[in-house]
Amino acid sequence: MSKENPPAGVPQTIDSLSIDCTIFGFQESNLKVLLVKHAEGIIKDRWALPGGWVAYNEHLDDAAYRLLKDLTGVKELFLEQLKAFGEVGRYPGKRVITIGYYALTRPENYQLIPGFTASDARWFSINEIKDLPYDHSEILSFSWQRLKRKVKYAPIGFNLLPEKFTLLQLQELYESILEIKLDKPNFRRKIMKMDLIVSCHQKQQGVSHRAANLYHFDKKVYDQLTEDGFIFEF
Amino acid sequence: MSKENPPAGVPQTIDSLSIDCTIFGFQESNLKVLLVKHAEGIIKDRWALPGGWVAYNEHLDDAAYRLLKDLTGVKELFLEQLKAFGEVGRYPGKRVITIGYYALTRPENYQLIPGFTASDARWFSINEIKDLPYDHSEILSFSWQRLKRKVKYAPIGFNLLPEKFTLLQLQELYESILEIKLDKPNFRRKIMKMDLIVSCHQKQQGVSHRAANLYHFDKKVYDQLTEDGFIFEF
DNA sequence: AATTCTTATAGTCATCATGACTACAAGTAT
DNA sequence: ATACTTGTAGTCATGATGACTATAAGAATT
Repeated sequence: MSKENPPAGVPQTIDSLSIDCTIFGFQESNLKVLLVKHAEGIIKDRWALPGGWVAYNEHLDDAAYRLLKDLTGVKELFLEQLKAFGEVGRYPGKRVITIGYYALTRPENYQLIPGFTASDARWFSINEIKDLPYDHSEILSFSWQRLKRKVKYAPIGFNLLPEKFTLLQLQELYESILEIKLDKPNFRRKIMKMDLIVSCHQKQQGVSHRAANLYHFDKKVYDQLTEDGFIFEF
Repeated sequence: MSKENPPAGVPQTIDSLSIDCTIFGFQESNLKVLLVKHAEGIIKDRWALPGGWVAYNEHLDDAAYRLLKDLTGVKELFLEQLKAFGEVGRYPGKRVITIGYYALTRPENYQLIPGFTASDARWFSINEIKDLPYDHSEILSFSWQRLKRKVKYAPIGFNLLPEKFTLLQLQELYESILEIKLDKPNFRRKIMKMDLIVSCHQKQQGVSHRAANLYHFDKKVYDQLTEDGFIFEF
């Protein structure tokens, strides 16, 4: 650190504030995370969580939204702050605090735009990710843990699945987030009793086996459950 | 704000970083929060959450511990970060980000030491608190919400109750945190089945009715449950 | 000394959710 | 025609839950 250390109890300037975000998606029955390859800076050419700097006059949430919009072009997504990560040595040579966020998206809804701050962007299966720079591994595992918890009291499938989905897709979403195996008939029974999802009266197309029924979320029940909270224990 | 607003995407200095902490305690069958009256500064003579400044070379958690130790003299307590509160206008004239924490304590274990940064310190029933300065009301309600959630998957009674306690005390703890009424026999049955608490083979003293048995937490089971997570739904 | 009050603690009972299954349906692939 | 895959319906024993009743053990009041 380049600064003296004045007595505690006195306001002190912090060099910079950044945002780092774990963006979750669900593709091919797997929980995915979006990583970017930085175009410049200290970790040029390494895969890392997408992030950026918070402007002096910018609300933290606004900064996070801005970064995500730059990267994905999507404005509508679930975004929530995790916490501040403030290890003293986490950033070389300066005191930089980063605010961790996580987001839930539907990858099929848009194209990635790596252009601006990143040279490349790609979805990774969460299990294949290792050795991220800075404290990004810590942020990622914190994100996943938060998601594991969130999934039990909020119907977050809404933010990760396509508009219309099968019960198996929903089940696999839970399975991949929670890293567990579920019984199919029991899962059906449980999920259907919540009245959260509604039949589209449509069948799956182009599968080489019996086509499953398609369902969509009931927005009203969804909002009600989100507000009241609910428990979804497996 | 006194600064220009440079283009986003460039690191920018933040004036200061502070800590604000909701300290929970449990007294007289009520959930309490410790507030301090500030001795100086912008909010002199107003009750507010205890807080202070983070030093340039100080880890966030260390800063929070330091503040709590100065105030309560206690080193052993449960402390967890909530999140960063970064509203642009939350602090007059400067850009100050505050990191919210919450702590769980046993009020009977120590004396408050308001001396250093605060002129006074006192426990308030959580329901009587209103109109806190800055965004402290938001931090407080966020803390409570976190506690409500935490209580369902971690045996946090350990950190709030005295060493030896009765089942009714434990029940009232849950009731006051969750703002619900519980059935006594059913609560007993449920809690006893978890094997989390163990009889001290001692009776309550000095009560004007049938004395209840005293219990203590089983540290081993407690640690196991804390690690594995558990669900405590009412 | 008897009664009343308060809280502790034991136990009952119907209902419901759950986990572990079996069975069969509806398609595609061979 | 039959094998294979996935979808969907239903059974059944077990255990948890919520709503109770009943009784115990004191202290306080009359």
